[in-house]
Amino acid sequence: MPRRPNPTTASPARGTIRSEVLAFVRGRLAAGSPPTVREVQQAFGFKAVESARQHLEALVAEGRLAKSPGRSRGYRLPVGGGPELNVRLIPQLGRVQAGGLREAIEDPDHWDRTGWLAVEGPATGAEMFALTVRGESMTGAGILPGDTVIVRRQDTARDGEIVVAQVRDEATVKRLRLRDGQIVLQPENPAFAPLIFAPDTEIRILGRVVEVRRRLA
Amino acid sequence: MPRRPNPTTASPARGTIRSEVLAFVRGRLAAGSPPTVREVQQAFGFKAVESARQHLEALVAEGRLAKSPGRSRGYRLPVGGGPELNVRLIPQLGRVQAGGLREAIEDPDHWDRTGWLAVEGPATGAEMFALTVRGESMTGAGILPGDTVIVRRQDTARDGEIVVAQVRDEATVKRLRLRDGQIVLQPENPAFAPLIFAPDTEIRILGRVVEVRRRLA
DNA sequence: CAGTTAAACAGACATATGTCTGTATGTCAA
DNA sequence: TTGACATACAGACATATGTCTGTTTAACTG
Repeated sequence: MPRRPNPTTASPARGTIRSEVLAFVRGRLAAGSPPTVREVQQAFGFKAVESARQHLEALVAEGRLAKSPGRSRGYRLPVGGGPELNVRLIPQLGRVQAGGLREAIEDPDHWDRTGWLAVEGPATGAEMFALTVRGESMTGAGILPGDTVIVRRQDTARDGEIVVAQVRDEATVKRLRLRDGQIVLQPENPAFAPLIFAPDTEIRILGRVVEVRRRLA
Repeated sequence: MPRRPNPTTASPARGTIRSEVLAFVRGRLAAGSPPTVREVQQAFGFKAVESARQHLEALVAEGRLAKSPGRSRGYRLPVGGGPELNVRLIPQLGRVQAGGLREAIEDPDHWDRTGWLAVEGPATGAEMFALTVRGESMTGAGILPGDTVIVRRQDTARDGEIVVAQVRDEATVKRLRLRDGQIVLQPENPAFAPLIFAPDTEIRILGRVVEVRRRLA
């Protein structure tokens, strides 16, 4: 049968079965279901489990795959030196009316009806949610209408950070400025005026913007 | 010890441990490594495997989870009614030198050294990759230096779309304009001048920008 | 030719993991 | 109280899955 024995001159085996195995594993990982060794075996028609495992182990040895030994479906993408890939799903509250935003944020029971967004971030248990931006008040900071902002839930923020704040019954995204005991919500667009508040008035910080996303498709 | 017996009036169990289990599974799925029953057990401190399994099976019965019986790490997101989620991992080529970008894009074997980014998108097999933006030439379109653009690999694009193009040995992000048989790469910043090319010259389109991301943390 | 090597194979084994059975505990309703 | 129910626990079992050992085949080298 078609054995594929020693090419000997074998360079790092590009464009060969081995790379196809890598591509297969990549596809399965992207689809969210890491393959078992036997699934690789079947996909390539190997008659022995070990044949698939040899390719997988070789890919690990070459650094083109990573794995957790012993664990089932343990093959992963190699982490590029950086921190581990840590993806979380957060609720997308973008279409909640402003008045209900606070309840939506604080009541996880509302989340099931929303969309979900995959974000990468620290493993910390920080609550996060996503909102859709309305208006052009932050275009100067590269935040356009329709953009999605990913917000880390917190009650306070530091000067200069971009925050989501609740002003009376409305939620708004602005840059926070703390001056002379005053709270200023500063737009990043000369056509808009800053909103100035005294502490403990009808303003409340709902979270800090940690990421901005815009889909162009 | 703290048992959590029958609330009886139990509505679909929102805001309870069960929802937290669902959130945990969601996170693991988004991270690309579906959990085992025993991993759920450990995560919640259950002393019996069966406790975790009961929650998981209940979630399946409620339609909030799906699963492949018997298969290891077989719990999935429900395909139909529930919140659909289609997360893929794409290579982050942001730090590839411009000259090597084309090779990096076209040779999957170069991807190993990069990081990976989770993006949501159609299940179509469209190749995608991510780049880090340099320079301020697109600030008018809300694309700032340091932003990450997610690119769909394609050789052509339509007038008005934002593309990644290779000009001589450099990769650049610009808005594409097709005028009078000419190819124009138009910056979105008055301080920069458009680049105008004749067709089939030293310009080549590498892909179309479908998403922009910016981390503020 | 003999020796080396990479790939594939066959079979067994060890562990990981899903699943089942039975029991105990606390809350609610009759 | 009693029964029903949901939850948690303990232990066992069956299967899925990773891993190991040894053998075979084909290509290359000397």
